[in-house]
Amino acid sequence: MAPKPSLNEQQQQAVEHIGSPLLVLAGAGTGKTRVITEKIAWLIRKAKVDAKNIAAITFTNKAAREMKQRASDILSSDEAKGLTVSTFHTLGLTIIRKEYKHLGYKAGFTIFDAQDSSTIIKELTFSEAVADNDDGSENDDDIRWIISRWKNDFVSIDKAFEIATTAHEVRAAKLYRSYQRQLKAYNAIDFDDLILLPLQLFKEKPEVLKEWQNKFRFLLVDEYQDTNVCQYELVKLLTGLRKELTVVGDDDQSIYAWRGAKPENIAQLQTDYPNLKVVKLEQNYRSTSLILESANALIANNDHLFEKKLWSSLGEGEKIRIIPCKSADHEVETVIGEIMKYNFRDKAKYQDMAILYRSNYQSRLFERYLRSNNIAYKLSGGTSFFERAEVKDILAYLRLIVNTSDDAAFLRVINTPKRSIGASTLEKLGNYANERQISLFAASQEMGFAQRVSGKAAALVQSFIFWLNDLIVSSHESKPHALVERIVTEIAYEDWLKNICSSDKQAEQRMANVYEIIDWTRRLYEDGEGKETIAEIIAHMCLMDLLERNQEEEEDNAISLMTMHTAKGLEFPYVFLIGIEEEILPHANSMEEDGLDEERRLAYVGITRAKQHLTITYANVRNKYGEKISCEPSRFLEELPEQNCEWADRVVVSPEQMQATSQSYIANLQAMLED
DNA sequence: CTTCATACTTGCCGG
DNA sequence: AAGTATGAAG
Repeated sequence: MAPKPSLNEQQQQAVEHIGSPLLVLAGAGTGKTRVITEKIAWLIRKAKVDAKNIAAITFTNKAAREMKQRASDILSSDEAKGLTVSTFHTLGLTIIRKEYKHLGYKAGFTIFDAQDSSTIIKELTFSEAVADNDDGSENDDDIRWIISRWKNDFVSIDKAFEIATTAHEVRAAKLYRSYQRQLKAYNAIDFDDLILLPLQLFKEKPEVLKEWQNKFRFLLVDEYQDTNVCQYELVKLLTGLRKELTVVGDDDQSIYAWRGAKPENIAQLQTDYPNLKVVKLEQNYRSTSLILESANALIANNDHLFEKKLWSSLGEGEKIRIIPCKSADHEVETVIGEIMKYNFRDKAKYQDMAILYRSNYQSRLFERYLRSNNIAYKLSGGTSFFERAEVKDILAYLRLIVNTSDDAAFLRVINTPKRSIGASTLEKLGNYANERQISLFAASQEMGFAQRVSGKAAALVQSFIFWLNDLIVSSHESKPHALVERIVTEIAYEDWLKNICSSDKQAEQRMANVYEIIDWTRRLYEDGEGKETIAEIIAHMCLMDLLERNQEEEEDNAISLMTMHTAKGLEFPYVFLIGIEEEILPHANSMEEDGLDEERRLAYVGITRAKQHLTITYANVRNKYGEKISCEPSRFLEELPEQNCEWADRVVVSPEQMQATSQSYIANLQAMLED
């Protein structure tokens, strides 16, 4: 890494402020991560704070990893010893793992992902539908969202009933209550609980809070505009009276309102801490002026909590190129043509380029064309490693072994691979477990249940349970990865995969993922770090799942494909924003009130990713569900200063491009035939 | 009672 | 395109 220039005055101020809460308003590209890491170093070296009393909190594992890395670049390992750099959710898990007894949980609790939560809610709405004789299956996911929002907003169940106005919301409140009960019964917590439970605990048990306040005497929070109500409350409680709190944020980059983020938390600080010190970082070290000015002009259309003017000394730079395209295919060809042109003419590296879009599905066409043109790319998002069926299957076995109350895991596992235990047997099992208020696992070993089903079904369930119990026993003695291997072998998982996969290649790939888990388990076990038990390994993996959707193997010199959401915090010399059309950005469902502002901020985030070259494209015609629909360029394009943009009205196709296009066309046909 | 095959429907915001 | 409803066969 090149030697860093010294900090500017504002950055220095932020680093050295101590004694009262500090808000750093850090615009895009103003070096906020650097301020945090330098501040950590300053606290340790100059203010003589013990590293173990400092906690830096981020939102993603990636940000945490980067920050840890950068801190250890500055500090010796001795100085950094005991420093906490973690995500909100990992911190929550750390707290829960230590204090779960106060919360009424048992050891080996499971972390549910969205799918598991959905499963519970489906079960609940199903029994409800039976009782009310109405079919409520269609908005299960909607209900899950409402509940999640309440939890993020620190709305208790009682409060939810109070504020519920529509019948739908009242129903959601009822399900909220049963959902929470169910989680407890399964000895499980969901993603939102990772924040909510520590918060509840701290509110109820001041003596526990005090211990944690004593541990974390200096708090630093990154991406503060993304905090939700619970996260803010948690920060406030941990900060306590000592008030050594530094938060860094930018309300213009608040793009997570949909998952409960409250950018107002920034303004709230001033109310909550009258002696709040505010430092603005306005010098942008990333983009050239025309790009930055355009971003400023765009975001000026939003209301602001704090005014700030970003400026850059990197020179005027290139204009933003805006290229209208005839169709989606034309758009892909145009962008790839531009990419090859930059690569050929300017010797630009693919790793310096990014294609950014609003929604994940927009990557599909690009992937296909890039592949057929032999351009390496890395895709962030989509189905992550942990969302793959084979990974979830294996993890479900482990979850069940660690926590037999985990009905979601039980249901996933019981017929994967098929054990000839079908829907009606499971229905009876579910009913029995429900009546007795016990887990499916417990129910399946009871005589009462066996009597209700046919002898054959009972025997099948018995043998499964017998096998599981044996696993549970051996889980205490064998090494975690040996246990996983044993499971994979004994369920003949490879055969099962071959069976359900259409091609051998696919089965192989999926089996490779299974080996990856085994390997991972071994590594976690051998690395120790308190993750040696299966329960801890599972918890670790669940968190990876929840926070690490974008982990991709690092490929050399590959072009990046990701959503604008994912791109936040990153920068690239060459950026392509694609599909910048009405209904896409701004998204069709975000046209009302604040929705539009957030879409504008998203566009702002996209634009400010670019260092020197920004290209924006849109198509006039697109296929949707097989039908052709016409598209309008995004309204945000009109908000960019005209003199900063260069519109390509006619697309000039170069001979190379023509050739590339026809090549890609042929390759494309081949790719389609393969699929 | 379970499983497999086939046809049909709903669907693409974002972590 | 992926989940799911349906029906026939084991």
